[in-house]
Amino acid sequence: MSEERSLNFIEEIIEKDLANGTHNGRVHTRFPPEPNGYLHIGHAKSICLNFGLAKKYNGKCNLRFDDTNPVTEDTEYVDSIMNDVRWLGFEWDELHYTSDYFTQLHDFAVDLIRKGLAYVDDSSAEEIAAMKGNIDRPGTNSPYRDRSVDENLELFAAMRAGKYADGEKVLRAKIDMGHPNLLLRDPIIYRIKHAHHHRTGDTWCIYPMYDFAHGQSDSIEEITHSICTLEFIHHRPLYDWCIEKLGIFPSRQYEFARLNLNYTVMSKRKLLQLVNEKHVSGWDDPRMPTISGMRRRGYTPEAIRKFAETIGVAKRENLIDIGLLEFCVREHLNKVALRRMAVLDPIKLIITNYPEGQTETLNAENNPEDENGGHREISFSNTLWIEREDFMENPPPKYFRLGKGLKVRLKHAYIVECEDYKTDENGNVTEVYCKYFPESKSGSDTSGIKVKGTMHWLDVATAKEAEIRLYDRLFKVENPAAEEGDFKDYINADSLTVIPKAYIEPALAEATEADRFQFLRIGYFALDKDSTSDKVVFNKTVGLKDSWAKEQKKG
RNA sequence: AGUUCAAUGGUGUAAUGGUAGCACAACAGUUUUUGGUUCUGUUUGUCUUGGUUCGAAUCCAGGUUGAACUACCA
Repeated sequence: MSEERSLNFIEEIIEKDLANGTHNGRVHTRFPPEPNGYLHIGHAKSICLNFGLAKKYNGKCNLRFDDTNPVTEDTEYVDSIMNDVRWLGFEWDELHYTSDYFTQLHDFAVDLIRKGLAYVDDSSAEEIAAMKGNIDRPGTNSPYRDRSVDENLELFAAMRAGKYADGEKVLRAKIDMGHPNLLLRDPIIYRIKHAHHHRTGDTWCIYPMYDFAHGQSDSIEEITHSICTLEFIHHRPLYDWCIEKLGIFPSRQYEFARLNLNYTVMSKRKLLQLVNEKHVSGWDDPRMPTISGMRRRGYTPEAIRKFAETIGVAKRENLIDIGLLEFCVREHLNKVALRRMAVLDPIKLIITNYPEGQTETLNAENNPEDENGGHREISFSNTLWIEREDFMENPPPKYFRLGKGLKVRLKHAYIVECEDYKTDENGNVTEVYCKYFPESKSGSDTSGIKVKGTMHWLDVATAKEAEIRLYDRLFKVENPAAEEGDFKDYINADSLTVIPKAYIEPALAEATEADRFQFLRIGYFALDKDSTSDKVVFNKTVGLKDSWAKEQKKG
C-alpha cells in the first residue's frame, strides 16, 4: 500500500524478531513520559516512532506515566500530555502509571533481598558518592554491604513503615563496586521520600528509582520493544540485570538519537526555566518548541508527523535545521489554509478615477490548491489599504510593485497605475494615488495590459482591525545549550513583534482557533486564544517563501 | 583517563560486499492574477591509515573526531 521505503534500524530489529517468531509475532511499544513538564517536539518524534511502529506492525502502544518521583510530578502535566498525544493523532491501547505498580515493585525489591542481591545501606548521600569512585577509579564496598538477608528484610520493612527520615537509609542492588559502568556500582533502587504523590497520596514513603521501575514496568506490560533515547544506553545492562535476576518477562531496550533542533533548547529543565523566569508567556508560548506552543502558533499535527517521518530514526547525534520543520508546516498549510488578505503596515491607496462612494463586490477563491475550496466576497472602493513595503519612491529595477509610473494588479480586482503620492512632514509616505483600468477587472480582463506584480489590499470602508503577533527564533545561536555560559544569555530579544493595529478582511473576525489561514503574500496565520469579542489576535505561524527578500539580500 | 555509542554533500537520512540515492537548503530556469504554488535542471559527500576481497560507505585492525556516563532525577 505504501511506497517503497527503507527501514530504520528499529524496524529492522522488529522485522527480524517477527521473522524469528519472537514473542509470537507480537509488537508492543510504549511512550513513557514523566509528568513533570509539557511535551516538546523531541517527544513528538518519540510518540510518532512508538505509536507509528505499533500501527505499522499491527501491534499496541501504551501510554505510561513514569511517576516515581512525587516531588516533581503533577496532574496538570498528566492532562497536558494526554491532550498533546491525542492532538498529534494517536490513541493509546492501554493507559498506565508506574505508580500503579508500586506494590509489585516493592515485592520485586523484597525478592532481590531474599536472593541476596540487595541490601539496606545506612550511608549518607555524600558517603555513597565518595564510595562510588569515579570514571577511572573503582568504588569501594559499603560497610553495610554484607548485612544478612533477614536484617535487610527487617530494615526494608521499617523503611516502608516510615521508621526513618528522608535520606537515612536506601536500598541498593548488590552488583559490583568495581564495574566500569558506574550505574552497576551497587545502584540505589529505593529511597525514602515522605512526600505526597499525585496519585498514591501518602500510601508510600519509599519510592523506586527509575532503574528499578522502568524496566520492570515494561516487563509487567509485556512490552516487546522498549524504545528510548541514547542517554539511556548505559542503563541497558542494569535494565537487563533486573529482568534476569527477577526472572520476569524479557522486554528489550533499544536506543535512538534524540531530536535536536537549531536555534532552540529541548530539555525540560531549560524550558521550565524559560517559563518560570518569564522569558516566555508560558509552556504554550508560540515561540516554545512544545507541542502546545506549536499548536497555538498554528502548526498542524499532519505537519509534525510528516516532519518526524522526514528526519528519520538513527543512532547518530543530529542537529536539525528548524527550516525543515517550517517546510513541513508550509507544505501542509499550503494545501489546507484559506486565503485571506491582511495589511500589516498600512498606507492608503486612492484610485483617482474610481467614483467616490461607489462600491462593488468581488469574488475571490478561498484556496487555489483546492478546487472545492469555494469562494468568498470582498468589497472594493476607491480607498484601499495597501502594504507600506509595496510602494517605493525610488524603486530599483525588478521591483514589481508600486512606484510612480508603475502598474500592478490588485489581487481579484483591477490593474492600477501609480501617478503620484503624498508624504507627511517626516517624509513618510501616507497616500498613493493611482488610476485604474476599468477593462482590467479580474476574470474579465480585456485591457491587454500585462503586469509583473500582484498585490494584496483591503477596502478601508470594510476592513476590520486585528492584533498580529510575529515570531522569530527564540535564540540567536544555533545551539544555545552548547554555548559558553548560560543558555539564557543567547535569547533573542526580538523574538516577538506585536502589531497592535493591522487590518484584516471582515470574514476573519469570525475565525476560530481551529482555522488555518494564509494571508496572501505574507504567510500563514492562526487565531490566538487571547482573542476576545472586541479584539481578534492572530499568530504568524510561518512566513511564505520570499524570493524577493532573498534577491534583495544579494544586493 | 576508563567504559559505551557514533562518524556518508551545508543539514538530515538511505544504499545490509556489486551504479553512492532521497528530502531540505543553495543556485539556474519554468509556471503563476500570491516574488506563494508547480515543474525541470545544476552544484556539493563516504573522517583517516592500513588490511581482507575480483570488488569495501559496508567486513577487520589502528588512529582521529564527536557524544554519553561519576543525581537518594527520569
